[in-house]
Amino acid sequence: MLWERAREPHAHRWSLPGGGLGEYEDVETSIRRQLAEKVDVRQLSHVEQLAVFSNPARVPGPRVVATAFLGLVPSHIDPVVPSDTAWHPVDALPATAFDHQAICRRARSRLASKLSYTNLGFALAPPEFTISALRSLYSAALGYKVSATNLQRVLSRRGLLEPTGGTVQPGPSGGRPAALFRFASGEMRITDPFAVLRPPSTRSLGP
Amino acid sequence: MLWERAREPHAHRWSLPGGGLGEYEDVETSIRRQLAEKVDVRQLSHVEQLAVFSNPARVPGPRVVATAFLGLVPSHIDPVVPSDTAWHPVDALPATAFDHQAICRRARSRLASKLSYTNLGFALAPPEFTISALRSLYSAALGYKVSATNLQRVLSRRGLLEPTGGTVQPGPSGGRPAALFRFASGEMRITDPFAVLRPPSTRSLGP
DNA sequence: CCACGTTTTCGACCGATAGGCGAAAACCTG
DNA sequence: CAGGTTTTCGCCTATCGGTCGAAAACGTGG
Repeated sequence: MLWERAREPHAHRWSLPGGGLGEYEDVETSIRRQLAEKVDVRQLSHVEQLAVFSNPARVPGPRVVATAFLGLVPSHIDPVVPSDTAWHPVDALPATAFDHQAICRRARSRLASKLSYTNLGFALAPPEFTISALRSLYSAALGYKVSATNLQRVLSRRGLLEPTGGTVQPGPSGGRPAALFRFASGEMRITDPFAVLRPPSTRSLGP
Repeated sequence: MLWERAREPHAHRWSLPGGGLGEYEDVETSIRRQLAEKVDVRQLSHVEQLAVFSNPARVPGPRVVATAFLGLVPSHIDPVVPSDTAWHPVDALPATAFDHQAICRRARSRLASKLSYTNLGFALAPPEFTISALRSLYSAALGYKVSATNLQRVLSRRGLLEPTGGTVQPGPSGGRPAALFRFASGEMRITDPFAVLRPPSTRSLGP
């Protein structure tokens, strides 16, 4: 989500939302406050620090140090945005101001990584979804096609996916009705990455 | 590596090295400069941003926003440090100033994660090492015992480990001489995390 | 100099996981 | 009802990591 700068420097270029840090807030509170001017913050499903961008020349004039964030909104949310603000596909960004394109690249890379080895998917998905819809989300975020079979199996084995019982009617071209799933309640927080070298034989205990 | 504060606030408590950001440097240049006062920066094998700590109350008095870094030094390096500075085991830190204990916890957690799913091990290891020594390094950094057999196999399969041909003589208690290894040249940079949902069948191409 | 303990190394087996494929299920349209 | 479409599911295979135990290669003490 970018907004078009009206004034110099970099007038008419697209810019990430943000602003100065208030005296009595931390950076996460600040970015949520800044974002509230553009979109309802209650719609944010995930916010995490990305990195500090501090090149002295990243903006003209006096030094500005930026703490960049990755913020996610579920796919079923289509927030109303001000007239100077619009959504853009991350693979086809317009001319951006300052180093905001680099920031977007970092965010995209972070998102792709975390989608692979955490359960962050719940932050992108609507409350209920079909496997096909989830596959589209993952493919778009990762930048390559993922197999629906595999996606369902991997997420199911991790205990993240549970069927709602409902189905959706097929489109006009036919096809089998798709089953609806949701992310398992209690799994709506970020898990640690799946360790490769695990502690010895602390096998998960049965019920 | 901590240094003992001489002055209030938090006099006599142990503190992470650091300092103010200069006008014409970015944060990484700054932390390397600050660190140079404590230890030869050429000994640093890895430096990466950790997170921004910005709680308005994290230090008394005027607001201080800190960009925390994770910095690694190979295990065979034992840098000479100033008299007010000393190394401490991360599992048994002394009383620390401000939020520096939380920063250390974050750094430890980040190190453990990255050791598992990247090739960051090269930043901790000396140029040549035995599997046992590497196992000790990984165990200490991760906080739990890892299997020497597994460690060697995992790293070998990733193509990170190559034998030097040399061996070390066994200690006074005997035992088979241990073979020496090094990290494969060209693998001394951080790889991306190993994706769980990979792009479809881009099988690694043969020679 | 030989039996024994110690440390390292290596092979074998097993379970879990992920990728790939194709058949079957369940729907639409004409 | 035939043919096309989309989803779902089961099977097979490759790889990876955990575990175990045997073998290798050393030192020491009797």
